[in-house]
Amino acid sequence: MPTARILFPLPLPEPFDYLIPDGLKVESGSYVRAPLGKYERTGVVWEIVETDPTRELKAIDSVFPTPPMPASMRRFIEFCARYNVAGPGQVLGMALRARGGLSPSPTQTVYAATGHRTNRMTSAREKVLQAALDAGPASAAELARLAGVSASVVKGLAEAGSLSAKTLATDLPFPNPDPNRAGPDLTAEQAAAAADLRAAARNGGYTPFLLDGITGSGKTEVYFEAISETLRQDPDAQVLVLLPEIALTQAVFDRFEARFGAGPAPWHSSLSDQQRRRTWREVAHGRARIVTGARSALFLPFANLKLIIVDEEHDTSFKQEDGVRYHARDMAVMRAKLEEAGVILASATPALETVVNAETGRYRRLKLSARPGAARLPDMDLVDLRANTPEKGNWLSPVLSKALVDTHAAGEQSLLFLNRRGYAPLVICKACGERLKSPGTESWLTEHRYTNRLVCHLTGWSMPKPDKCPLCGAKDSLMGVGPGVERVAEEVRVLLPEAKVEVFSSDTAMGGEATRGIVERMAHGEIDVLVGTQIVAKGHNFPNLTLVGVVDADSGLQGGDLRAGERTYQLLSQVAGRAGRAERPGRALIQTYQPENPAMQALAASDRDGFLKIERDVREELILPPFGRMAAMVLSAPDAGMAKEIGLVAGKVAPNGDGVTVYGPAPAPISILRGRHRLRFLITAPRDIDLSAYMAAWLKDLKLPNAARVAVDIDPYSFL
DNA sequence: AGCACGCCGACT
DNA sequence: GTCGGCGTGCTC
Repeated sequence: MPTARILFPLPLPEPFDYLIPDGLKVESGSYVRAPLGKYERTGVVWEIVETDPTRELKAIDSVFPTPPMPASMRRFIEFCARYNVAGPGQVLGMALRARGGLSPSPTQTVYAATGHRTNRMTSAREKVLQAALDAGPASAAELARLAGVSASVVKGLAEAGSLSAKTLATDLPFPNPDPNRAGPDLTAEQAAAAADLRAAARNGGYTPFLLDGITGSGKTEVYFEAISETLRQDPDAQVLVLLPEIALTQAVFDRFEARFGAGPAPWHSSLSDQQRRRTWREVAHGRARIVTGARSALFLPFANLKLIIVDEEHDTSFKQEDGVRYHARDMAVMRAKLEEAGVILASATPALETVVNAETGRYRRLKLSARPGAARLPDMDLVDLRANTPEKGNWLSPVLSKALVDTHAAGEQSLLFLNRRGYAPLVICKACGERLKSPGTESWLTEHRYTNRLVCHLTGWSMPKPDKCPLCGAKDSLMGVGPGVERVAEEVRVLLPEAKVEVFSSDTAMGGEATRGIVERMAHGEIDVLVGTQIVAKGHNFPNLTLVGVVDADSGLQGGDLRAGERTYQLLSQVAGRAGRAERPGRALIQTYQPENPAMQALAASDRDGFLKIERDVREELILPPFGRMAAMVLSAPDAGMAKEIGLVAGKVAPNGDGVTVYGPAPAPISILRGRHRLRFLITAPRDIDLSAYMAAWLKDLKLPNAARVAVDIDPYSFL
């Protein structure tokens, strides 16, 4: 008897078996409703198998009018679950996160004037008819609001024949992109790369590329060629472009619209429920041809996915750090493989993992080494802060200060980069020495002067700045220590009193609107000096910007993180790349206390490959990723005693694995977070060991009290 | 995830 | 004597 095995988006270990009632068209991949326990739930038919007819099974209730989830997607979900040590149902949950996308679009009744005038006109009816003529077809509620009357007047006019009612879907399809529009003229180098990508799109199948192009070399235009060729090859082909969440701006949308005559279908965390279900439905039906999205867009159920692009592939925001922990770039490559689709990883500063994959031939590498037009890379100079110390209480060295003054005098713009929000990253009491911490954590409070509040950057908790020390009660004794962007801006205002100085951080740029405001004012020369956090590192183009100052290049190197040097290199070279994008030559000054550090040396020499080689050798020597495997297990408990205990228990049940080394338990670097006490194990193994299977086995043997929590992270990025 | 069943403390 | 705490186990 054919039986449907249904996977539910729940933490269940496996799919459950159900009867297929007569007359219901159920196939592998069908989205269905089926009874489970007390409730009816939505699940996906994972496969159809023959089972023993004597078994008592419940029956599927109904099937959604959505094309079945392709087998490639189901295999991808299974892979993702196994690799990242999660339940398949949990991963399926990520694919079903749009409520309403499975059902047809809701409809709305709109009314339009017919031109027929009933002889029973009243003043209320006149106003509604006028509103219908002015506003065009609109809902009854909307017409009533415009006319200042109740909706029953609209209904009455419809019955009298003066208004016609029409039922429309509220979720409209996305406009179709046109792959045959001409792109911009490409340089010889760009054209050669585009030709390779187009050839791969014509041949079809899994072909991974690394598009390795320096800042400003036109990577986007080149991968647009791959998109248009893919869409041309197959009238049903779909393309997914993954971007860091922060890069999903109106500007990006406009760029796609300009190139393809239609904007892409968007997918990111700040969509409304309506937008979300619209994109989900259109993707599942194969009607959305180009999707731009943040990492979670990788779990959309494409009907016919033919190309995935991961732009800024080195960006750490592709690593999901809670719930199911996964790396969207790595998973994207696997998804492309299972879909037999193309995949392009694009970056100016590719991750070491990606570079090694290119060197070993797993990816084809396309290089773009020139900036079109006259633009050239800025000169980079290290400023040794030991020899060039800022005045007491200041953060800008004399060299950088002079450069700021000169640049302003020349009528050009400057950008100062400091990856610290607020005014000061630490607040201490001059009287008792107390360091103010966020309640229930070990993390310091940051002073914000604009809002006059103390803020915890980890939990978001904040309070108005008190006028006396909460510990000893001394009045006016609280003092901000260390630099934040607000304080550096203050220093610039003293240095250049008549210059227009602005701060650009996630605090001053809440939401896309304010961000665009700052970016536009900077582009139009209404700002002389912009002081910003890493938000400034991303893709903005300011033609009159000629000086970039990095206030504290060393801050990213602390913390003993495996990728600290690499991340610092990527971030600083991106920031420095903001200077001199138009005809004017740019200059970058990088303040550091450790100019001899390889990351700094390579940066100054613009020697990215040299830097990567040093990093690579270190990792190879220590058998760290990508030459070895790494995982983390983070345990947490409500109190220190239980944390200690579960650490011991977990250590005891760790399986013996050939070549697997378990370090810990150690207190997690942020050992108390949101009132929970945290411990961490780090696990390393050679490449040929299945570390996922090892972690799954460990987890199975681990019995913890209810209040304790455990999370496994394969290839951890954040060491917090 | 949700829910039921089940076994021990303070209450009308 | 009951109401309710959350530990354990089940859902095809």
